[in-house]
Amino acid sequence: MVTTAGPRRPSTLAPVTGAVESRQERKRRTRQSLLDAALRLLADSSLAGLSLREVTREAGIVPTAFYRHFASMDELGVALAEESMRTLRTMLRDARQKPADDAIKGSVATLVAQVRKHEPHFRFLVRERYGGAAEVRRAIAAELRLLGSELATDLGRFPGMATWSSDDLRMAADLMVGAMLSIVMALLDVGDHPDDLAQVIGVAERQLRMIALGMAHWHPR
Amino acid sequence: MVTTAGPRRPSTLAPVTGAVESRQERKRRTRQSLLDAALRLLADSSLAGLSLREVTREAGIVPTAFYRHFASMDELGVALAEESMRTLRTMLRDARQKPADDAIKGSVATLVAQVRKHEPHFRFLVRERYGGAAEVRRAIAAELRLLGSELATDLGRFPGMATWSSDDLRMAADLMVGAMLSIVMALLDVGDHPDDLAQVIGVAERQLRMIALGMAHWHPR
DNA sequence: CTTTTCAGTGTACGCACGTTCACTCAACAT
DNA sequence: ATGTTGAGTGAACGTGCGTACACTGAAAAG
Repeated sequence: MVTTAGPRRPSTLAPVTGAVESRQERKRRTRQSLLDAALRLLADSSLAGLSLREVTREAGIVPTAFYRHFASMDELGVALAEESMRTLRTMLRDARQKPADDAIKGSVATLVAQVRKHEPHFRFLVRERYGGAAEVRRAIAAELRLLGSELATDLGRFPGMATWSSDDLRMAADLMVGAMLSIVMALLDVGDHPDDLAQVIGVAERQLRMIALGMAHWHPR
Repeated sequence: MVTTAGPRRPSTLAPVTGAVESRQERKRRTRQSLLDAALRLLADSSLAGLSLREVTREAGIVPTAFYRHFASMDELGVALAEESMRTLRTMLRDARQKPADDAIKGSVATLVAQVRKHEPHFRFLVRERYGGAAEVRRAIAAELRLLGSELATDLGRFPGMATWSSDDLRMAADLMVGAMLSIVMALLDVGDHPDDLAQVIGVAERQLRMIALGMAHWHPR
């Protein structure tokens, strides 16, 4: 018994400060607690295997209140996809601004750090990218395409690649995004043993280096 | 009303020939019809969103008979994973024995043909590789690792790569497998418009070519 | 000070699910 | 011939689900 039959104040956990909350602020917080609850539960199963009731139970509200925030679980899935992609994009933006001593080693290191830090988000993205409902997949695919565009633009600024066609830039960017996602998957699968992690990192670095080598010798058309 | 209250002969569709069937042959056929039914239904949803009753309904048997073949849906999922990987491995084996005029163009062409031919199998693999239950994921991952090993061995036979470390061979093979799977995903997502398909094929060929270029200039350690 | 709004509550429903159990009856072993 | 085996049947169960509905009471609007 955690909540002692908490009477009329809505049962969502009280705000950190004891101060009163505006109505929309409270709503936003409850919505977020639904997203957080879902993300927590998604460590164990996929969105398809998650019930509305489970999520509301975990979030600490009654099932019917769910509809005040989302029309369906799929809609919650789309919201989660957007939240997760925001995480991913922020990460890439930060990585881009960093000085690049060894760009590849650095990129992999940031990737590893971010995956560890936002593991549930990445797990969700990887799980639902192809396994999820149509709308969720579409939301993720759209964001991923956007991400490819950004990277392509970036690549075009590199000295040797200024003359590349936008088509080729796009192709190379997609190849790198794909490789990055493969690495993310491997990172999520890796066990607790630190040797495994080092192994995955080493392979990732060499794979990216191989792609970079291919790019360096590419004859753009 | 399709079956007119079919009396005592078990309701699974009669064998093509009217000949009598041995008991184990009939069991094998029913088991296969369960797998086929599941694969058919999996076009619309993931394994997690599929119920035991749905599958038996589609297969034309009663729910409880399911247990004569699998202990759970997850077990059926593992069987499906094995079946699908058999398809994939057969494909790669065939591709390997073909003469290679333009190896990359040829590989992509076979890939496209096979994906079209066995679309449900590939869709299942891609969907469940990360979205599925732990056991299913493990089954797929194990088969994929095996596939990487085979490819690594193959690569080692290429003239320029004889001196590569087995580690590097493995790394390169995994990179190619990953790229191949990305291409499969793209092929499954592609719409009916033939231009889209041509676009995907073009990108795939150039991506593989870029990786090959990287391999050609690799300095093995 | 009233009235309105609306996030969250509680009950109640019908439904599909997984699983149990006792059964039938053709194929197989003896 | 006779007995055993086991794939498929059919009825029944408990459970958790999504959703409808009428509600409450604090915040917002008047």
